[in-house]
Amino acid sequence: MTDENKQTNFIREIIDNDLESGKHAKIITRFPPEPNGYLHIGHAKSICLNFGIAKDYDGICNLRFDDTNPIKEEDEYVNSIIEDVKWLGFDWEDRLYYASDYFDQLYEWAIQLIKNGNAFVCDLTADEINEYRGTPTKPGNESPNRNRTVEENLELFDKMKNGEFPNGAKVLRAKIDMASPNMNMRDPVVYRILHATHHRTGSKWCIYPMYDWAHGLEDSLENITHSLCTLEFEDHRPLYDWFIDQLDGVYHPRQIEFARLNLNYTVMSKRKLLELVEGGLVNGWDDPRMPTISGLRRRGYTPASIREFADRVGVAKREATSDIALLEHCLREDLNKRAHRRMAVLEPLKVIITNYPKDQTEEFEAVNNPENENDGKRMIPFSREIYIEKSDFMEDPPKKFFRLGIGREVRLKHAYYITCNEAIKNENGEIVELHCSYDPATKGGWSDDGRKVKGTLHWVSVEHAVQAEVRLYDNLFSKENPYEVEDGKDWKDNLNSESLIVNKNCYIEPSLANSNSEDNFQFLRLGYFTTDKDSTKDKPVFNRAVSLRDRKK
RNA sequence: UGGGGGAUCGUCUAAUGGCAGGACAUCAGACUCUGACUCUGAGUAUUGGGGUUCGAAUCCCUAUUCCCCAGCCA
Repeated sequence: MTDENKQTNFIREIIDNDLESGKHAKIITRFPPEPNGYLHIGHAKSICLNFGIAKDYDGICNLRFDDTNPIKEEDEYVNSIIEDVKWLGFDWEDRLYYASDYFDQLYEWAIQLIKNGNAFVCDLTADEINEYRGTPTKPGNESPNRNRTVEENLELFDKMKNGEFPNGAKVLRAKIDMASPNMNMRDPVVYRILHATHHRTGSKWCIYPMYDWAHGLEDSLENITHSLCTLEFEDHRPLYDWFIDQLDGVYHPRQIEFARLNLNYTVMSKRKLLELVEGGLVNGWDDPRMPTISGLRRRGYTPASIREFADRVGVAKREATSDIALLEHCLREDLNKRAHRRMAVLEPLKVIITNYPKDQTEEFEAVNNPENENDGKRMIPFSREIYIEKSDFMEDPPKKFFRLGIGREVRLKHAYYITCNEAIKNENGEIVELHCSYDPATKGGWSDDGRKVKGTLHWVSVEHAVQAEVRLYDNLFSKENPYEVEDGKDWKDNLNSESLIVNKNCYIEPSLANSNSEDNFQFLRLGYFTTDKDSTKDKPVFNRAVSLRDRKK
């Protein structure tokens, strides 16, 4: 059943067994985000896991919003999540569900729980419940209301539902065991009073179910076979199971926990990311430095690269921090196959080809993608004055420098061989212009006489180039582990001050002027770039998603 | 000093009592109209200590160490 070249993991093994034993005939999973923030790469791991398993096992995966807390949840987040999951390439067909769709059923079951003597209405305040709960090493005390009659509980719960009590006045609690070593089992809250407007049910309800009560039952209603969640819910599993077991004839899914994704040089919690956004430390949720799906997307990451990354990091129970270099590798791997090559100069240095006729223009043919002939060719204009990269010239270069120097010959990609004769400097001694000569016999960038040239440079024609803004990105944090701080310092002090470099004086080849937002390109020798949403015809803007591997010494 | 889970190359991840393997990263080389890609090669790991066994990453004992749990958040 499992694809052979796909990495297996302990969850897939469980599924294999369940299929083999006949426990399940069809696998059903779900991705259950709370719409209280934007999705990040950590969620992508979960999305790829759940949807990936459904796909590989010929099952289905639902998208379900776990919207049980109206205070934190908003439609804006619902929309962004839908968009992100879709963009990642997954399809839930008509199975878009909301926990709030089940509020009536959940309420009915709560009544059943009360009738069975397994729940009671508690008058304790939040603080009192806290005190009564005890500590991990000391058992808690039972609520004075724990032994109310079923009738009284039913009546009180009905009044809670009818809005007869203010927020916090009462809660419905499960009656389990105040001495349990598992804190989650110490009479957990099932319903709380919240006079709040819910993004979908409006003011219909003023009591809302808690996660532990709701989640397993949501899974049950959807016939989820394997409910996958992260490690911190391991302690909740006994409660997940307990709730379902109290109800008659309710299907019992299996919760399985796996380790969440961590990435070095970034932070991954919604709260921390929100702090960065609200503190203006980044430019919104889709800032290309953010590990959010929308940030990665704007940065120039492709859905395929993120899916591949999710596959490669694997799934296990051990807590781990993956190397962001693997993510970058997956992007390069994807884009190397697909991205069209273009030429752009980030830090221009003017070159005058002194023996090239003034007012002459030629066009050279260039392949769009050497990895795929079908991607065709384009024409690139060439003239007497061109820009090359400042860093491609050294006045006094070391031997291993394969680029331009006085008296050295290099190839201009697709064009000619040129030799540098002179470097012109300004009064500060800075090189402002190069005078070179070209060899007409090397037209197209090739010589028949077998002479070899050490380096090949990218370039653009001064006359034809389009000025553009290019944004270069680096890790958001300068420390592998941003939380590693000296005394008195904060994780935000580890923000990388050079994570964004804006270069407005770049020149791009003319064919690039008409690109669309999120088009991916390889700028020759520089990296993979994408057109930013800020880009206009007059002022093109590109983001560098990732540089090319650079093995020069 | 409660409960629940972990610990394998630098990083992630395999192994299900039988040769510790793969990927990324790193280094070295080949190739190259991108110092890219591709190819070849190299080094690097079972947390410690005991035990069972012909044989242990795997089973047992013990120690160490890390993570999670005291929201009317999810």
